[in-house]
Amino acid sequence: MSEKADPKSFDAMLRNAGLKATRQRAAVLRVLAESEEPLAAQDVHRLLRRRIEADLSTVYRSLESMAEKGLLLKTVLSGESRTLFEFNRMLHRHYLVCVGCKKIQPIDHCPLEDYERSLEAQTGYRILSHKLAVYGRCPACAKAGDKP
Amino acid sequence: MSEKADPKSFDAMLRNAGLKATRQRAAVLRVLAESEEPLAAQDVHRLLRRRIEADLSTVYRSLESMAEKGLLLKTVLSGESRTLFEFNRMLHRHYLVCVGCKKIQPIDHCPLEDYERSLEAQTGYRILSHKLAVYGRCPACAKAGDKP
DNA sequence: TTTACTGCAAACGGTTTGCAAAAGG
DNA sequence: CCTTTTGCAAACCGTTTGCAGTAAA
Repeated sequence: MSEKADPKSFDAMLRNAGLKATRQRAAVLRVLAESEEPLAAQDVHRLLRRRIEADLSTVYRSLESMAEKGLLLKTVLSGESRTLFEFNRMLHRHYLVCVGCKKIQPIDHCPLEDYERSLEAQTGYRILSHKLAVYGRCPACAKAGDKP
Repeated sequence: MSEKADPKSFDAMLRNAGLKATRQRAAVLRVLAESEEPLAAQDVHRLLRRRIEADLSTVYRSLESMAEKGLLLKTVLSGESRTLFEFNRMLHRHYLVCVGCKKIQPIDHCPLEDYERSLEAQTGYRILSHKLAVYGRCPACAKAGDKP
């Protein structure tokens, strides 16, 4: 859960990305780096308050600029109206989302590399990225048989 | 573009789904049946006005209830803040989205059937569905080299 | 010092809701 | 008739923005 990253490294990451290393931004980045799952702006803001004060609009602006620079990834999932952000660990990952308890679990292997190539050949598009999310019931929710 | 479906069939579909067949709902369903692409509530509303009057809130309510009954599919795509709805043709399809001109193009083959099975085995989840969208530049936008 | 960033408050855009009137079965 | 569904207007909620003040480089 806590990866004990050197506080200074967040500042460095920000500066490398061409952003000023402010207290607020470093804290936002840290919250996301320490989270296993993608978080919404409001979640980040709430978690942030344990460490520092930062306006919600600042959180939004931070998330946006860091996503632009590639430090974060922006995602939208079905059944979640908010935009989620995750720390960009530079591994290409997808998620398995439980429609019962809403748990979000990373999936390691991505089955789409080859597929993208063949799509490029077929369509003439230059493929840049893809989004895949798989929805189901986790073992617990499947057993419980709760409908939601 | 126009599949010339019998107006009565929309009423029948609605009743089969356990919904009252109102003018408004039939018209919404028709607009989506005749569209190649997923549409946002506002698009449906605008297209509707050529045929009948219907309040935007009614369109939202129609879309929601029809999606609940499986007549429509609900989607969210990156770079589009609105929720999109498409007529459920009962074929499993994905889309290729151009990040330049925003064109949305259906993809025929889905490479994920086998993958879902292996995921079930690995995780113990009961997989219900997945969402895949591929993003890239269409040949025209790739050639034009316009950045957006 | 200069420019980027922050806080605050107000605006925004898509979506939802309460309620009385209208329409479907 | 008795429920649903509709129209209208207002509320909602996540997100964005203008602006004056603050802090990073």
